[in-house]
Amino acid sequence: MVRDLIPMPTKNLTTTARSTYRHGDLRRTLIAAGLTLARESGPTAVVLREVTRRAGVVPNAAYRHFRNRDALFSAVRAAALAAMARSMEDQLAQLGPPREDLAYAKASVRAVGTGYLRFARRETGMFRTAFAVLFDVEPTPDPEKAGESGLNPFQLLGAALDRLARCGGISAKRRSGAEHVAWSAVHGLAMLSIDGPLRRLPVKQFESLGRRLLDMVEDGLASPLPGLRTKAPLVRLPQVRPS
Amino acid sequence: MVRDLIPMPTKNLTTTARSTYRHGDLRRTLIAAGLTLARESGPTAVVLREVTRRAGVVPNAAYRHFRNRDALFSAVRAAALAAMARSMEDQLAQLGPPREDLAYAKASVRAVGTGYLRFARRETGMFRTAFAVLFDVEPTPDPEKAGESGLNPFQLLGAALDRLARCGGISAKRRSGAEHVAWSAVHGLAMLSIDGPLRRLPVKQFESLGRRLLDMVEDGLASPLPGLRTKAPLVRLPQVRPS
DNA sequence: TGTACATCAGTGAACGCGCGTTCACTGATGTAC
DNA sequence: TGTACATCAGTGAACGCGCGTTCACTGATGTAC
Repeated sequence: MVRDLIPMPTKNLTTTARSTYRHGDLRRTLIAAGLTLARESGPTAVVLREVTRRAGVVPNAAYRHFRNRDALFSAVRAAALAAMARSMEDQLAQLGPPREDLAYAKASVRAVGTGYLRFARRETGMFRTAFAVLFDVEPTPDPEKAGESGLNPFQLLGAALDRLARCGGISAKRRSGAEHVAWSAVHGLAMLSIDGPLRRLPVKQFESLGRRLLDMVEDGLASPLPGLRTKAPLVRLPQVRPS
Repeated sequence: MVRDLIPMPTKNLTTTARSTYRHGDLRRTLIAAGLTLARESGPTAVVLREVTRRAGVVPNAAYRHFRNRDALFSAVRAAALAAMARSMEDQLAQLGPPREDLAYAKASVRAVGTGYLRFARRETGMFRTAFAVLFDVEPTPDPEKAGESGLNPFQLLGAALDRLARCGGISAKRRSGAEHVAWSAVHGLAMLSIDGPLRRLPVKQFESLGRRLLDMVEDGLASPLPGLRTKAPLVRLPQVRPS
């Protein structure tokens, strides 16, 4: 039986064979198994029966810990988001101790984007799982979705932009909505690098493209001299009409 | 029977009731039914049995026209891409007859982006269907995926960028890879407006956000004065290391 | 113009599959006495 | 310290579902003579 291979918390540590049918920490084990499936094969692979199979347990055992398949999936998705946050925090950590100057602020926005992009590329399955369902940015932060810092990916971006605003790298007027613009650009590249034509791009070119995109975002956030920008000609998203 | 309600090509046009079990143009009907499903409920709704049900035909009848479910889905996806191309062409048409000046070139890039974004927002189901599978930009254009102009969505973007380059709106050096940067930004906003937190945004704010994003892309494509840009501080995507 | 016939688009019935979920159960564990 | 017992985590069997796909068939159509 598969479950005999999984180390159990047991009082008699010399007993390697399963001496009880009590698992001990099935909830965590199920989430871990689900995350492995997500990592290997994406969100559609997170199938209740397969998750329990990997945990060495009968399918309905999952119902002791999750209301249904959806609840299990949500927990797996939260774990994927936490992994993503950690990837972003890794990049931030490379900047050294946080400072309150413009150089650090700009760099931290880049770091956040870099962590996001690399996570998408390296952990495609988890990335897709994180965005597999309709999702919202929760005003009440869920620690299950957060990294070491206690912030989830979106909050990490928000914090970096806040610092940028504090350091004068972004005008107060441009601050609002900035996360949407920045997130869009980076998210789009991530998606195209996963499902789209960019997925065949070698790492070097992917990194270079990421750099170029982050340049664009950086410039875009730093408003050009006011008044210098002329009204864009012709189409600037005229009102909607049915096609 | 549902199929009695569908007009049939028949010699005797006075016969409105079905006089034969021959459908006449099932292939097209199946694609149309599939596209309707995709439009209403996204790619996962494009289910062979449901498609044939809607066409008023028995499930295995589809196998006269498609090798399997995947082939049917691909045809539906192509139709979704064509609809998307048409949405982009609609925006281009609003600019009036094509010209070879910088103003028109810039406007056409915006128009392409605008058509893409509006299609994502208005025709969410079709948009998601277009990107439901791993996809590539085919070097050999498939007319099934094209709009009136014979160009598919990606080619429409490429053509607009080519014109921009011809008109001096983008340096030759920046031209290469420009579609990836531009596409990423717009694609990301589209995705967040579908599955993400931006899907609740009212039209007005969505349009305004789109405008801001297109501003950013426009500025990003027009290279800043060379040499003016200093090396970005600290993190510029340093080499990959395992997290 | 009429008749025989081959074609082949659509039918009808059936299959195996894996899924999520339910039910009544069992028996190791920890606790109360 | 020993025993009785309630708890509740995991079992075993079964369900209905809709799916994609297969098979042998039928009968309207268009064509050849």
